[in-house]
Amino acid sequence: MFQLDYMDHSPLYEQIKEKIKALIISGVLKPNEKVPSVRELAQSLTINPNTIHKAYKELELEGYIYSVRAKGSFVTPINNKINQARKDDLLLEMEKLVSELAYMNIPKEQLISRIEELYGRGRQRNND
Amino acid sequence: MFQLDYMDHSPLYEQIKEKIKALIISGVLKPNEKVPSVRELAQSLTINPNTIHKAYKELELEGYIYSVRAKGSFVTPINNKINQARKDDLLLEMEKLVSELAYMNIPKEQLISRIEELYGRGRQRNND
DNA sequence: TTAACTGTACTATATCATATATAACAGTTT
DNA sequence: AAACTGTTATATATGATATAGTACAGTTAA
Repeated sequence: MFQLDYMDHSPLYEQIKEKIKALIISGVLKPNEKVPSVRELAQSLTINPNTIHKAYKELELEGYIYSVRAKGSFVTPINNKINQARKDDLLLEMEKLVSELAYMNIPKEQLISRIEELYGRGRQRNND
Repeated sequence: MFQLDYMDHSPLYEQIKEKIKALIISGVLKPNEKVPSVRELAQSLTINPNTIHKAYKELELEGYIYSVRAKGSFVTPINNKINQARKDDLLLEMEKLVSELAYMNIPKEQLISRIEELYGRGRQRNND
């Protein structure tokens, strides 16, 4: 499914979170699709199942997946209403980033055209 | 100068980095202006000088301040050429953020208008 | 010159986060 | 029944974080 980057010094469970999140955002993992089981992913990455579980638990808290006991974990269908706190966090984080990029004299046109591109990609969005 | 947020669970030295960086980016701290000494800031925040030093050391690595032995630490004047790696990091981080916001159906116009505002603020930038 | 200030560099210690190993429980599926 | 799910728990090891304390080297002002 993906590999861990051993040059990355962030915690394993954080890396796993980011990888799964990226697969969801990019549309590789579809809404309600099953993600690998805790033990299966642990085995394929050669790490401890508890570490996978920690990553999944946080992904669930942030609204990216939902887990059903004895069944598995699945991609949460998008819903505009939930997770307002998460949205606020992301927007705040983006404001800090943009302030920093502005401070470094990165032309704002560069940022805006990049945004247009990124929004252009996955236009087929739904609200299940 | 500023206070630490004890609801924030990130390491103290990270918080200090963020606070100082914010003061520099917002223009409160001007180029070549002195930042508090290691011991002075440690005392005013009631934390260990070693922790301040770690924060300053990283701020120096990232190019925000420079330290002169026996004199103090000072805000680095902006230079478009240095710190290309840092810029690349920030741009990559922004792309991840924007992808996530797009996935959450945040209208891109909202992001763009926010960027315009943030760029509008500190237009008086120089290249010393 | 002295005293007080700077950044920097150590050692030692305590605590918490991270990751592992291992085991078990409860429910589902075939 | 067997094999799979998520979940929970204990124990253990390691590294990051933070503190306390001391010291060195250079600067600045009295």
